[in-house]
Amino acid sequence: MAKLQKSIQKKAALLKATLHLINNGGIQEASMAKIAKLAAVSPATIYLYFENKQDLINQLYLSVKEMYAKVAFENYESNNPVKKCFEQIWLNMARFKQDMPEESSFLSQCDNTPMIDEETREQGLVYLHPLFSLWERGQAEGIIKEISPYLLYAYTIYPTAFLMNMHARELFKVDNEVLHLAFQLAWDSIKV
Amino acid sequence: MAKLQKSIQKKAALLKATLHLINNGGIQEASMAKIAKLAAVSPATIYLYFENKQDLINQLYLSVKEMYAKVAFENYESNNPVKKCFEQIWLNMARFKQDMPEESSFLSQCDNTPMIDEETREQGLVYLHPLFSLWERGQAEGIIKEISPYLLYAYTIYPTAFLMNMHARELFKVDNEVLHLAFQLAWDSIKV
Amino acid sequence: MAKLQKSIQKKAALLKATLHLINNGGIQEASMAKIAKLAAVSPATIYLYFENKQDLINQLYLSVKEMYAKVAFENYESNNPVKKCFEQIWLNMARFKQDMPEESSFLSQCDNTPMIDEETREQGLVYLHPLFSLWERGQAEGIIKEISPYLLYAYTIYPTAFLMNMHARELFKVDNEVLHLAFQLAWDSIKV
Amino acid sequence: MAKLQKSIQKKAALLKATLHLINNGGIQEASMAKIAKLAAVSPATIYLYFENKQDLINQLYLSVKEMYAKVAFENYESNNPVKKCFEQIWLNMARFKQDMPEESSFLSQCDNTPMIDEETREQGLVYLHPLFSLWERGQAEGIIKEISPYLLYAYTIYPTAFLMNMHARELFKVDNEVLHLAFQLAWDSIKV
DNA sequence: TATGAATGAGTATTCATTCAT
DNA sequence: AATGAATGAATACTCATTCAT
Repeated sequence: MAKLQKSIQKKAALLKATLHLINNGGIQEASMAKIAKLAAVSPATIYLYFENKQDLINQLYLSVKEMYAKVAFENYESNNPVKKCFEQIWLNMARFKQDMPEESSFLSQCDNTPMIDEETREQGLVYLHPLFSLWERGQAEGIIKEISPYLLYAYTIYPTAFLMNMHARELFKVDNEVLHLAFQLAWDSIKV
Repeated sequence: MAKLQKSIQKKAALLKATLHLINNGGIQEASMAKIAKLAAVSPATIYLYFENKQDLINQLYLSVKEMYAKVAFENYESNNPVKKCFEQIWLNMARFKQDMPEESSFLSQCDNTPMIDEETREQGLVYLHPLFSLWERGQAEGIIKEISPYLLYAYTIYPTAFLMNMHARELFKVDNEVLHLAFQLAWDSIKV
Repeated sequence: MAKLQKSIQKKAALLKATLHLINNGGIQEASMAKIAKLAAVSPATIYLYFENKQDLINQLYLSVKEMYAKVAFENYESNNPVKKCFEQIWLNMARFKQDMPEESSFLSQCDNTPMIDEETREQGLVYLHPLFSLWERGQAEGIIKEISPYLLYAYTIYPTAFLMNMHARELFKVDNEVLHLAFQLAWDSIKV
Repeated sequence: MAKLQKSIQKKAALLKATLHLINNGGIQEASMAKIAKLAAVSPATIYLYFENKQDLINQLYLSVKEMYAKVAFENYESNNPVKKCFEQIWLNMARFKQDMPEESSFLSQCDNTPMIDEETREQGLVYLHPLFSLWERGQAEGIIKEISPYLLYAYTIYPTAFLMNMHARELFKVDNEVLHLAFQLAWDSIKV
C-alpha cells in the first residue's frame, strides 16, 4: 500500500531528524519545530506519529538499539568457541560504532543522561540478551571470570564508546589496528 | 576580606545549584531562573559572575574536574612502584565517584554530550597530567602495554563511570569487594 | 430510507457530543477533534453536516431550543384560564430543566456568552411565541401587569436557570416543594 | 513608591484587558497573547503578576466582585427599615450594572460558565454577606417570605442580569422608569 | 555588588480546517 | 458519504538575557 509506506517513510524521517539534531547540540537543540522542519513536515504532523516528545525520543532510542543489536549479532554462530563468538560480536559492535557514528553517539548520550525513561531503557536491554548468554557459557566453561555481567560489560563493551567518541572528535584515530588492540585489552580484562 | 569571601560563596552556591539541577533532569531542567532560585539569588546576579549560561557550565565543568583531580592524586607518592601508584590513583578516583555522586554523574553527562566547549574540555584534561606521566613511566619500565593513553584510559578509568552509573540507578551494587575486582580487571587489561 | 436515517443519526450524535463537551468544560474544551472522537466519526465528517464550528454550535442551539419549546408547550390547552396556562408552561419549563440538565445548562451558557450569533438567537426566540401570546392575553384580561415581556421573562422564567444552576452545583436542592414555591414567587411578581 | 505604583498599574491594565477581551468574544477570544498586546506588555510579563491563565481569571473575578460589592453597599444605612435598605442595595446593584456594563456582563458570563473555580466562586460570595443579613432581618420582622436566600436571590437580583443583557444588546431599553418597575417586581415576589 | 521587573523569541502542544482517496 | 493524514497558525507558558535602580 503506497499510503502505508509513505507513513513509514515519514516516521523514519522524523526519527532521523531527531537523531541528527540531538547529536549536534543535545536535546536542547532538538526542538519539535526544528525536527519538523528538518523532516520537511508540519510540527503538528509529529503528533500523528508520536504521543509527545518523550515518546519520540523513546522510540528513537529503541529503534537505534534494535539496529545496534541487529548489527552486533550478524553472522553470529553460537556453536563456535566462546572467544571466537565474543570476538565476532565485539567487532560487529565496533563496526556499528564506526559505520554509524550518529546512531552510536546518540546511544552514548543516552547512557549518562536522564533522557530516556528507565522503563524504555530496560526494554532496550533485552536486545543484548545473546551476549549475556554467551558470557554465561564462557563462565560455565571456565574461560571468563566469574563476575557480574555489569563488570564484563563495563570493561569490554563500554570502553569502545569512549574510543569512538575520541575518534569522532578527531583526538584519537581508531583504525583497524587499534580496534584489534582494543579487543585484546577487552579480552585480557575478563578472561580467566 | 569579608566581601570577597561573600562573593566566592555566592559563586560557589551558583555552581552547586547548577550541578544539582543538571544532575536531576539534565540541562533542560537547569534554567537560569531555577539556578538563581536554588542559589537564593536574583537571575541578574548570575551574570555578575558568569558571562552566560555556557560560561557557567564550562566553569562548573572545570571546577568539578579540579576537585576530581585533587581527590585523584591525594596521598600520591610518585616514588612508589608503578602498579602501587596506579592503584592508589585508581582507588582515589573510584572513591570520588562513590563519595561525590552528583559531581561524578555530572562529569559522565559531560563526557558524551555536546554540553561543554571542546576548548574547555581540553583544559580539563591537564588536571590528569600526573596519571599520563605515570603511564609513560610504566611503559618505560615495560610494565604497561605500549599503547595510546586513550586506550589506557578507556579500559581503566572510563569503565568505572559505567559502574557508578549502574550503582546510582540501583541496578548493580558497587561495594568495596566489587571495587577491588574492578581494579583487577582494569589492571589485567593494560598490564604487559 | 436507511441511508438518510443513518445520516440523521450521525448529525444527532455530533450535536449530542458537542452538547456534552461544552457542558463539561465550556467551549474551550469542545474541540472539533474531541467532538469527532466522542461521536465516533472522523473530524472531516463534521464538515459534511456543518459549515464550520460556529454553524455546529448555532444548530445545536436551535435544536435544543426546539426541544425546550416542545416540552414547554406540552399538554398546553390555550382555553384554560391564564394563570392555569402559565403554571402549566412554567412547570413544563422547570421540568425540562430538571430532566435535561445538560441541555438546560447549555442554554444557560448561551444566554450570557458571545457563543451564539445574534441572528441565531433571534431565531431561537420564535419558539417561545405562545408564551408571549399568553402574556398578552393575561394583560388584556387585567391579570398580568402591563409591562414589557422582557420584564415578565426576567422575573418568571429566567430565575429558574439560576436555581437549576445551584441545584447542579449541589449548593441548593430544588425539589417539588421548592418548585411550587418558586412558581409562587414568579407569579407574585407579575400578577396585578 | 513609584515602582510599586507602576506595578499596580500594570496589573490593573492586565485585568482590564482580560475583562475587555472576555466580554467581546468569551474566553476563547481572550488568549494570553491578545491580553498582553492589549495591555501593551510582553506575554511573559503576565506571568510576573499571575500564576497562569486560570489565576488571572480568578483574580479578575474577585476584583470585579469586590467592586460590585463596594458599589452595592454604598451609602447603606443598616438602621433604615428593611424595604428601604433593600431598595438602596438593589438600586446600587442596578446602577453598577448600568454604569459598568463590561464588568457586569463579565460577571454574568461567569455565572453560567465553568470559567471560575468553585473555590474562587465561594470567595466571591462573601462580599454579599450584608445582603444576606438584611434578608434574615426582613424574615425575622415578618416582612420577607421565609424561604432560602437562593430563592430570594434568584427572583430579585438575578433578573437584572437578564435585563441589562437585553439592554446591552439594544433589544430592550432599561431606563429609570423600567428600573423602578423592576424593583417593584422584585419586591412583589419576595414580600410577604 | 545586587536586584526585581521586563522582554522577544522560543517551548511543546493543539487548533479548526482541508484534501486526496 | 466518509475518512485519515496533513497543516499553518494558534495555544499557554518558559527561556536566557538585559536594564534601570
